[in-house]
Amino acid sequence: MSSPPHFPISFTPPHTPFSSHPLLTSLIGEKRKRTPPADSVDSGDERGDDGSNELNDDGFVSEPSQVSSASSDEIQPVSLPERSYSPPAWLLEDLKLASRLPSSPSPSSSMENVPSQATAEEECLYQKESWVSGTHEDYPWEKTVPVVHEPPPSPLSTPRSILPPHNPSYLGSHAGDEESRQDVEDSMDEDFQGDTEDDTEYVVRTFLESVLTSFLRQLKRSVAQLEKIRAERCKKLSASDLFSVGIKFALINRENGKHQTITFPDKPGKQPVQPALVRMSRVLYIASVMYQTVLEGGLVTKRDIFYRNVLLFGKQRVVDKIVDDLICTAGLKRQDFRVCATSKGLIASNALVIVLNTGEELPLFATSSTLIPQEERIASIEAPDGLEWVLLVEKDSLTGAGILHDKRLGPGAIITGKGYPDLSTLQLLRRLADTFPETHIYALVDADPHGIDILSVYTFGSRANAFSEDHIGLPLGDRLEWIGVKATEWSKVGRYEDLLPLGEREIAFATKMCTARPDMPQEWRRELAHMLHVHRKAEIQILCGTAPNTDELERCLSGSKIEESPSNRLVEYIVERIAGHS
DNA sequence: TTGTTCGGTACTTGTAAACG
DNA sequence: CGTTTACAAGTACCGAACAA
Repeated sequence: MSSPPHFPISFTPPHTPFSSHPLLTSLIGEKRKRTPPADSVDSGDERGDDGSNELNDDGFVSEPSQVSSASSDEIQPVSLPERSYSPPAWLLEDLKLASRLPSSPSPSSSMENVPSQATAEEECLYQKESWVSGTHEDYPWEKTVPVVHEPPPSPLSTPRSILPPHNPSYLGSHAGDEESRQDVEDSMDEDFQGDTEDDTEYVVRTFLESVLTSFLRQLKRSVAQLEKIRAERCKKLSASDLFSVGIKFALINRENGKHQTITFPDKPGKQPVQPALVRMSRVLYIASVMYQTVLEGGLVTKRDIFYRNVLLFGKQRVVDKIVDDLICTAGLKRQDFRVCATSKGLIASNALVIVLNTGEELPLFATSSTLIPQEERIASIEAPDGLEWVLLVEKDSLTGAGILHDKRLGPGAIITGKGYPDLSTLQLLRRLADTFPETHIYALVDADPHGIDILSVYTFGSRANAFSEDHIGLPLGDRLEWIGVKATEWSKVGRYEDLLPLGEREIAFATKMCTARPDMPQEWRRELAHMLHVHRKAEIQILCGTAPNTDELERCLSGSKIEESPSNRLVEYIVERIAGHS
C-alpha cells in the first residue's frame, strides 16, 4: 500500500548535490531565510519573483549548461502581467507550502493520494474538484491510477453528434450509475464549465495554475523525501535514492481519451527517444505560455508557441499534441484557452449573412471565397432569402466555378476545408446545420481513398480528436449527402483516360480502410473496392471532362467564360445532383 | 506479450520567398 | 517572369522503441 512509488530512470545525477541545486536553493534555502507572509504574494509580480523565474531557468531547460546561459528575461512562462489579478486562496497556500519544507511528508500522500478503493466516479469527481474548488490534496495529472473509460468510439460507426457526452477526465462511465454521473455533470454545470465567460476564464486559469504549481509541489515532496532519507541514514544519498522520487504528469490523450504519463526522471538504464526532462519541460513550457496568454487576454496560435522555443519542441506537431492534450485534460475547449488556429477553410455564398462579434458583416461572394472565421468570432448567421443547399467540396477550386450563379439552384453556399477540414470549418458547418435544419448539405470529394477519408471526417468526426471537447457534436452524420465523385460512375461522368493510377500508398490505405473499419457504410466500401479493382482514382476535375492541369481545366475552374463554356459539365453535374436530391 | 508513444512520411491548397 | 521550395494548419498511417 505504502510501498515507495516506482520511478523509472535513466538519469544522470546532477553534478551538484540534489538539495543544493539552484532551483531547490531558490525554493528551500531562500525561503528558509525569507518566508513571505500570505498577503505579500497577492500580486502576480511578486509570485513571479518568488520562484517562477528560477523554475524557468532550471526546470524548463533540459541542458544543465543552459541553466546559467538561459536568460530569464527571454523566457518567463509564468510571469504575470501588470493587469490586476488575485490568485485563488488555495494557490497562495500552495505557494507558501512550496516555499517551506514539510517536517515529514507521509508516504501515502506522495504520489497516489486518491483512496485506493475509490470508484471511477469518485475519483473523477475528486480529480475535477481538486483543482476547481481548491480543496485538493493532489492533482489528477500526478496520478497513475487508471480511469475507467468507455472504449473509443469508432468514428465510422457512431456519429459524434449522437455520442453520450463524455469527459474522460472527470466523468466516469460505470454503466447504470446514472445518479452519480448526473451529480458530476451537475457539478460541471455549476462550477466547472461556468455560467459566464468570467467563470470559464477562472476555471482555465485555475487549471493552468494547478499544472504549474503541481510541478512545484511534487518537487517539494521529492526533496523532502530525500532529506528524510539522508537524515535517517546519516550519509550521502545514493543513485537509487534519487530514483525513488520523482515527478509525474498524466495528460489525457485527445485521440483515445486515456491517460499518458510523463515521469521524471527516466528509468535507470533506459534511454528513451525523448528524455523525460524534455517531455516534461515541453508540457510546462506550453502550460506557462497558455497561462500568460489567458492572463493577458490575448490570443496565441500553436505556431506562435512553437516558434517561442523551436529547440525545445523540434517540430510543430509536438506543440499541437501537447496543446490539444492539455485542453482535453481540462475538458474545455480550445477557445477557452485563447489558443486559435489560422483560418484554413473557405466559404462562398449568395444567400448567407454572417455577422461578426465586432458588428461587421463578413463579406461573402458568389464567385470568390472568403476565409471562414473562428467560431468565437461569429455573432450570428442569417439567410434573408432562405438557404436551400450547402455544397461541401474537398478543394477550393470549385468556389469560383459559377455554381452559385446558376438559376436552377436556389440560394446556397459552397464550403471547403481544403483537404482535411480544420476546426473552424467543422464548427461553421455544424452551426449551419443547426440554424437551417431544412437545408440540404451535399459533399463532393475526390474519388480516391483520401476523398472517402475526408468524407468520413465530415460525417463521423475526426479520429485524431475523438476525445476533444471541441469536436463533440460537430459531425454531420445523416445530414451530409454524398453526391460524388463516385468511382462506380466513372463511365457516366468522365473518360477512362482522365483517370489517374492509384499509388502504392493509396492502395494500402484503401485496403486498410476496407479491413480496419468494419462499420464503414457499404456504399463507401463498394467505391473503394471498385478503385482497387481497376487500380484507378479520379479527382473532381474529371467532371470537367478533361484531364487535370490542362488549359481547359484552368478555364473551367477559374470561373472565366463559364457561361459560354460548352463543356461545363462540372456545373451541370452538380446542378443535376442537387436538383435531383431537392 | 500487448498496448502505447514517438518520429517519419504523405495528403490538401495557398502564399511567399528564393532561384534560374 | 516562371518555377521551385518552404511553410501554414489540419488530417492520416506505419514501424520502431518503449512501458506495463
